[in-house]
Amino acid sequence: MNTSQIEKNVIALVENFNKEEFVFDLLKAYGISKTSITRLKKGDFNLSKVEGEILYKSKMLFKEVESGTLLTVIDDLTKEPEALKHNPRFVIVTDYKTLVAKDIRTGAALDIPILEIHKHFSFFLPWAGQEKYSQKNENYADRKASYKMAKLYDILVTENPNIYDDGGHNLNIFLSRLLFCFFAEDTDIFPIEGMFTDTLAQHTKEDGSDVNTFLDRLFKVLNTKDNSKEASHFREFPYVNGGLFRDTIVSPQFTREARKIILECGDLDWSEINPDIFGSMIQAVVNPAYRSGLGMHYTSVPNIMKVIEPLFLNELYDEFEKHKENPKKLRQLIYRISKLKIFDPACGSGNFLIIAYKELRKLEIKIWRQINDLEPQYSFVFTEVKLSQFYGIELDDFAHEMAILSLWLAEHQMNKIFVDELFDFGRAKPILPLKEAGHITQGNATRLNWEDTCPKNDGDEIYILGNPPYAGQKKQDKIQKEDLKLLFKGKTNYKTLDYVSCWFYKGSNYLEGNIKMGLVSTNSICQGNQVGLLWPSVLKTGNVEIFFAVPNFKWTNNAKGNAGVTCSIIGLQRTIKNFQKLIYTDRNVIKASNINAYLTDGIDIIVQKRMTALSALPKMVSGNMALDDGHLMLTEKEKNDIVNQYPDSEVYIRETTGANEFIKGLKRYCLWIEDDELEDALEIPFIKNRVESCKKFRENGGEVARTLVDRAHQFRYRHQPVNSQIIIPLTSSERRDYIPMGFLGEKVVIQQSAQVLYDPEPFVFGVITSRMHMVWIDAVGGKLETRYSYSVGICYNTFPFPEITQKQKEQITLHVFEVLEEREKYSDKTMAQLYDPDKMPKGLKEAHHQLDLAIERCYRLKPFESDTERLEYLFKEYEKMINKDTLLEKTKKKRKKKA
DNA sequence: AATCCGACAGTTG
DNA sequence: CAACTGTCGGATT
Repeated sequence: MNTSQIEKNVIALVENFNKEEFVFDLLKAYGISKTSITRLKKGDFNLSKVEGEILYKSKMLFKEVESGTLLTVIDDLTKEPEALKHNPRFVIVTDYKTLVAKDIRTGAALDIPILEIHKHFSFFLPWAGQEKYSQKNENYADRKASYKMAKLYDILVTENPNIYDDGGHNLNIFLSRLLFCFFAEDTDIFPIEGMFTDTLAQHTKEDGSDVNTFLDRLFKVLNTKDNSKEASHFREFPYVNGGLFRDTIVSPQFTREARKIILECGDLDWSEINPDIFGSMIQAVVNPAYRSGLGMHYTSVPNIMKVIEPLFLNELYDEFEKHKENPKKLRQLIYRISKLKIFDPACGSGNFLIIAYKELRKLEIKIWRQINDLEPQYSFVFTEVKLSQFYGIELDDFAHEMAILSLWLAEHQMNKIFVDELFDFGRAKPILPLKEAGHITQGNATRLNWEDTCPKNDGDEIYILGNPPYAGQKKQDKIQKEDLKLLFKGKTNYKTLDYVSCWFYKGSNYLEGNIKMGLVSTNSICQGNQVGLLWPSVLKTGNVEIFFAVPNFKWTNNAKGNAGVTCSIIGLQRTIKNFQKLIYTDRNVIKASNINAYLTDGIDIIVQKRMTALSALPKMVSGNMALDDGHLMLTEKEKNDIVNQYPDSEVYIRETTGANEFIKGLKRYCLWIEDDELEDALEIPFIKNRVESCKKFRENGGEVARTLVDRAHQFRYRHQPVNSQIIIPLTSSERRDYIPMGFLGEKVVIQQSAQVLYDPEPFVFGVITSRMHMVWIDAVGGKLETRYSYSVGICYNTFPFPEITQKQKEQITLHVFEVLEEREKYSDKTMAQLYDPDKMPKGLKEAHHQLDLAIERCYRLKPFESDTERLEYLFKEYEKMINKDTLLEKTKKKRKKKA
């Protein structure tokens, strides 16, 4: 049952409030089945022996009380050991005016008028299997354990200088085994609680010198079926298997301090460890260098659900709802689930696999409970979901060990829940010896054959998911560049692709009818330049389609600085005719007939970057790039000071404007020296210093910078207009209806953070400031996260604009001047203020509107009614013009050949 | 010779 | 510290 349905149910409960039925209606609202509620009413499900109390295993303890006693009663009830044995998630008391409730697991409390319960319905969502994840409080155990382990790790590394000689593999396995032992002794995997830590404490010397031999011995014991000949303190340890203790490793040397820390680790309560995120925490603490590399990041559970739900979970739940009354179909659904394969080709420490595993087991529990309601089970039932259905590839060896381990922990925890929830017929087989493990391969997923890890047999239902690493072209290391080359060899311009593209391309080749993929990515592969480079290879001229998308959401991590990234989730499948595609936004779900590579509902179109303008428009170029580390730049104060001190310097100083200065109305200046002026200019000490600093910076800079050492008094590129110029900011806020652009005098040096039209006809300003152009930029342009990121090649050169008459140009020019005049009326205001969508002056808005209409009349006489309509029209025009253009190119080439 | 990008980066309130 | 919004150098074409 989904959240909105539950909310509706609770609202209905309030509207038809019935005192006698209240608590049963409430449970029903969260999807507890009718039969369970009947049995609860009859009494055989009610575990309480106290009159007037209802105790429903793992769900709740409910009591009706007299007014004024609510808080004291709930205090007593939450401490009632008899009741707590049955793990009620909530304790609820009410006098049917006020309702007080407590969440036993999180400690959260609720105290509300009972008729307002619908406003707080989310409080009881754990009944429907929906946990609220508040990272700060709930990860306490994980964080504590992680920090302790980091301490142990640090000391072991210091005391064992040769520990990395094998690349660290030995150490990784060692740590993984220790974690298993800590967890096993605190849960009932090991027969005696605390036996690992206790035995270690009793049978090793305090100076730590024999801890390693003790552990070597113990690991051997854990890998041996028959331990009857072992020393008595080892004999109680069980046979673990599962490959965890199979290979012989050499435990590192311990010191007194290291022994102390390992014992402290053991004393922590490891039973509360949450395998969802524990792996990545341990990983990050153990190796901080990896925090932002190689696809290993803190990933939060809600974000993982954003992938899992649309990819397969929603569909499985739909099936469940559809066949709720048909036990045979429900058994078939369990069979289907037992055959699924889940494959994360960049699995890190296994977060996605673990969440997917847990979700499938939760669903299985719900199905079994429903089957039992329809046909009571008289024999015991075991889970059908196996760890061997889970596949992963991970480059980092430690992460890959953690993934395997975390899956075992998740299995153990879910077994417990399975037995708890299905207490009258659900059973779990003993976890030891470990039988199944996830198929996690250590290696480079961009180079490995995925079928070697996750073989696909005929008809296999496989879901590929995950969050592969992102790296823009400048962040890629040598190996990653080589990875891209190996995959995209023969394709053009692949070097500018983000590293994450490898997974999309490789995954698209792996897809079959029953194989689907949902990956998280940086949103930039669906914007601007990269769209044209990647998506034709992935979509394979219509054989593959995007069947769901979650565009543009922030994925923050807990690393220092809290640097985030804007992501999109993209679901791919082999094209299925008339498939209902879904776009998930913050607010709603859009039913789309098609999702294009820009992740919008619309026709499949990919706009390729162009070097020349498609329409009859003048050449636009980048602004002047300094590449000076700021040494050729001056603030207003610096400029005034130097001009006061050296009046001669004024001729070498120009006003300079980038996007920031233009939009926010800031003043900035730069040194602008012609070669033949250099000698005189260097007479001024201030200028000499600046030029020398710039030279030094360029000498130490990259390849490009070093070519500019000999002309350190100048910008890397220098362009100047004769009479006037239009500035078009490169990056600007997406909140604005129009990117602020404007005319500047011929002396102003426009920075590289803006583009320029030098000496333009004024009507061009009208074209690029129009609504039509803004719609185009928004749809096909690059972005910085979600900001507009204007570019000549993608936004301007591709823009379809019809050929117009001189008269039309004059018309447009009049409207251009009106816009400029309106701006003049508010000359005290900055562009940022004028173009703030909430504060834009009415006159300016109207002038823009009239300009928009004039531009739109160039396309057609009938006015456009919406941006969607504008865009559709533009796409059609674009296709027409591109076809014409390519035809023209072809004939040109032919003629050349003939000649 | 000219970009187009950023598991971002700097400012504000 | 969350919300807001645009720099600057360079690998690539």
